[in-house]
Amino acid sequence: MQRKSFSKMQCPVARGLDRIGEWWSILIVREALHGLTRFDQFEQSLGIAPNMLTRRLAGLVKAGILEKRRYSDRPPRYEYVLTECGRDFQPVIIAMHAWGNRHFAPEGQSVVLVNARTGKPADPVVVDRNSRRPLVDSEFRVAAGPAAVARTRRKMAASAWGIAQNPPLPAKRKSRTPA
Amino acid sequence: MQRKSFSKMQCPVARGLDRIGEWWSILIVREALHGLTRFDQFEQSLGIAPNMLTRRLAGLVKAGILEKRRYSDRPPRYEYVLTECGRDFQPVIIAMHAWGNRHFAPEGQSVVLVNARTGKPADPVVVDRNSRRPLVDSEFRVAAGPAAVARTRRKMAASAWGIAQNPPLPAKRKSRTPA
DNA sequence: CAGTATCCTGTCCGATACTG
DNA sequence: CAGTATCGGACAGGATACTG
Repeated sequence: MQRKSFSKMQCPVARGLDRIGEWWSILIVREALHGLTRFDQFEQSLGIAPNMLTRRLAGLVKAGILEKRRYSDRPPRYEYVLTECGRDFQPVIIAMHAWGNRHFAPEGQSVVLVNARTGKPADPVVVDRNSRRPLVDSEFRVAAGPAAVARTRRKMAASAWGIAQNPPLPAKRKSRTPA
Repeated sequence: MQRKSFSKMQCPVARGLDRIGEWWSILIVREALHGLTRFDQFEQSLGIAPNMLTRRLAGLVKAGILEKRRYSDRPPRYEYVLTECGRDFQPVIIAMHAWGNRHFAPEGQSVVLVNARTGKPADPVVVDRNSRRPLVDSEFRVAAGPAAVARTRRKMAASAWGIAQNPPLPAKRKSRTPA
């Protein structure tokens, strides 16, 4: 029972972590977003051990983030391409990239995002699609979504949902013995 | 030598993962962004074992993401508050949140971001701060930053830097000749 | 209440060797 | 070339007991 399945949680962040929580998985997806598709491409660019790569790749396929596709028959060959779900992970990568660049680049930013045409560096921010206003905590908060309100009766750790209580934060009874 | 230190890599994503790569760490930061500061708040809202919490908390402090602050002397009491670096992690959380909501919410979105005043749900996107244009791969690409160009002579796996080769995308060769 | 100390299990990950 | 098989170490994570 090593890892409590985060998927049990209602929090979408936890659910996501259940799919790509491992270090390599994220880096593999990053490479895939760069266009890599084949085993040895990942192996070489990441310097990952082949068995680990096999495992992570299989995990990502099972999680629905990558799709394994046979692209050659005579010698059976497969390629790994991102699903829509995998491609949708890009904003997370970009956000992580920006964060890393800002705080963990002692010698300066070694890698930056640039506009493909102008070549001008980009500065990634997360905004609301409609208002285009930055999503900062002062202006936005998390709330129960449609699916949650439909079953508010259920007793759960609200914070684990990603739901911030507006008031202080109630003491959450949580029996340590589920069953 | 269990985990190859990702910090060795020049890739900012890898460096970031070196700091908050563990599952719990991310969830702890998420809770901290919600305003939690004390040990038992984290413990209860996450349902995490106390020793794990101690370890992750210590790790986050060492990574410079949380700061441990004594807020009471008579009974020595500490609180854990986000550093600037930790607060800057919020966009990543938001992006992950959106991703999880989009793809792993079978029964509908249980948690959504809303505008604090209007209550209207927000739809997070990553854009360039200046142009406000969405950062999609068709329009943007990664490139060597200032720190990288200064030592281009060094031989490294380019992709591990997060540097995409300018041409179409190196892996995109659709050559039907596997080997 | 706010943690620390111990012990244990699972598994992430690396290294290496092997196969069609 | 594109992986699979096997081995072993380190540590995340869980359960429990204990302390000021």
